[in-house]
This record gives sequence, C-alpha cells and structure tokens, in this order.
Amino acid sequence: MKLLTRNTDYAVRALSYIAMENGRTITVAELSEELKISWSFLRKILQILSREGLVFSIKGKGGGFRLAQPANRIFLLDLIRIFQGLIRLNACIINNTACPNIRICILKKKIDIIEKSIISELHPVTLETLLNQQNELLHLQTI
Amino acid sequence: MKLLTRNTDYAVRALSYIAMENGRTITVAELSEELKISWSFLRKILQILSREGLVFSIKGKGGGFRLAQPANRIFLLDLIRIFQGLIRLNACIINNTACPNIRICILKKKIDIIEKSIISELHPVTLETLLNQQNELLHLQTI
DNA sequence: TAGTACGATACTAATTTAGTATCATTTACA
DNA sequence: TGTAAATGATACTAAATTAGTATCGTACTA
Ligand code: FES
Ligand code: FES
Repeated sequence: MKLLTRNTDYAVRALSYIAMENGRTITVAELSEELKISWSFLRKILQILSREGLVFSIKGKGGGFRLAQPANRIFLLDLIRIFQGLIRLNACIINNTACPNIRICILKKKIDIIEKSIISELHPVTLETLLNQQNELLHLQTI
Repeated sequence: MKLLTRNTDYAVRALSYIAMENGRTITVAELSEELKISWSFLRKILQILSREGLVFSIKGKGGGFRLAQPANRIFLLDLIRIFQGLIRLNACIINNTACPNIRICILKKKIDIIEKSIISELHPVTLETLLNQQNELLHLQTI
C-alpha cells in the first residue's frame, strides 16, 4: 500500500527541478539527465502536467517546460489526484455499492476518519513546502 | 488505493460467520454457500487463518473450522498484516533507502502521522466490534 | 475402506502500475 | 526553406500485484 506512486513521485521531482531553475525553460532531456529518470517516462509525465495546466510548454527548438503557477499554488494533493485519482480507501466489507450497513458501519466510519486524516495532513503540502525543505537541507550540509 | 484487499475482506466475513454460529464447526463448503464466495478462494483463506492460529481446523468427515480465539481477541489489524503485510505507506520522494533527507523530510513526517492515524483508528477494531454492529443492524431492522 | 474434510503448494488469470515507442506538429535558425 | 530540436497525442509492451483455481496428499469418521 503506497501513498504515492512513481508517477507522482517523479512529477514532484521534475517540478522541483523546474522550480529551482527560476523560470528557465527546461527540456525533458535535461530533466532526464539531471534526475536520472527515464526520458520516455518523464516525457509522459510532463505531457500530463502540461495538459493539467501545472506547467506550460514551449514547442520546437529551444522549447521545454516552465511552471504555469507559483510553487505555493502547486499542491501535492493535486498531483496525487492527477496521477492516482481521488483518495478513496473505502472498501465496504459486505458490498461496495448499496450496503445496508453503511449508515452504522464502524469500519466505514473509521475509514472516513483515515481518509480525512490523509487529506488534512497532505492538504498544506505544496511544491514550495518541499522546496524549502531542500534549501534547509543544503543549509544543514554546509554547516 | 484500497485499505482492505479482498483477502482481508473475505477473512472478516468468514470469521464473522463462524463466530456467529456459537462454536459449531463450519466447513468451507458451508461458508462458501452462505457467503456466496468462491470455494477455492475461501479455502485458501481459511488455510492461512488456520496456519496463523486464528482458527483451528478439524480434518476428515465432520471436520471444519472454529475460532481459536474469542472474537474480542481477533484484531482487524492482524488480518491486514496477514493478508496484506505491514502497513507501510512510506514512499521517499528521493530514494527509498538511505535518503539524506529523511531526518527533516516534511513528507516523511506527514506520512508517519498518517500511518499512525491508520493504526490508531483500526487498532481497537476486533471481530467482536464488527459482530456487535451486525447485531445492532438486525435490531434496527426488526423495529 | 470410502468418502469427506483440511494441508501444502503450484499454477493461471485479471488488474494495476510502470515504462516504451511512434508519428504528428511546432519552432528556431543556418 | 529545410532540418534538427522540441513537445502533443496515443498506442503499445512489460512488470508487479492481486485475485482466483487446481491438484495431490493426509487425517478422520462411519
Ligand atoms: S459493511 Fe458495508 S459499509 Fe461497512
Ligand atoms: S525525500 Fe527522502 S525521506 Fe523525504
């Protein structure tokens, strides 16, 4: 049971890299080289991010990608939604659809609480959050 | 992202059925018939439950399964562990093993919190919990 | 000793996740 | 103006996980 799949993971890394280059246009080739992630796979991920409006793309020679939104507006939860779908843990023990139990089911209630907890923990996490952490890390290492 | 897989789900149903029959010895054939779950699949699940000591088995004619522990000692978390492994959501964004970030990583912290929340919600849930709920449901329906 | 039930284990099928390949289109610039 | 560099769309393959089946062996009861 993974909270983040590889798609999401790579998307975060790619976006981080792009964000740290202060508005430079970044090609998939560069990302792939720097992050050591398969070119084709990254390409697909970036295409999706572009379609979803998180980055915008410039075609042709000299082209590439830039963030379409400031880093503090790019939410981890959106990436999860894009690459993994909505967070739905709900497995009814009896019957996935109209379970007669659903109003009183203890498990259902627990799972709802867990879902909410996931969302409330992850909700504040943006690309900026994760970038700051990297800066902090760099700082620590230079002490 | 499912919290419970089908193995776990069926295990809960099978154990519930067995528990509700007050110590009678229940065969896989009966379970399969009553619960409308594939005989072979149930068989495998019961074999595992038996190996894990949650039920004990009686071989030969007249045989079958009984709970090896009282319903309030059979924990949902154990079933999850048995059929799905330990709950580990941890996906490090950079590198699954020795990530240099791990001490300060915000995401890691969040994920730890989520894991703890899952465990603390599910920890009190036993077979008895789920049985009581079913009784409650029956009660409601007869009003 | 026949029939019923579980034990162990290997196998197959379906689904989800991960990753690759191809052709089309846009753009820069020699 | 044409070629190389870049993304867009989309289809395809491969690996991993989950779901489900089959088979042969052993124990027990009547
Ligand atoms: S058993 Fe159906 S919602 Fe819990
Ligand atoms: S980035 Fe490695 S633990 Fe978070």
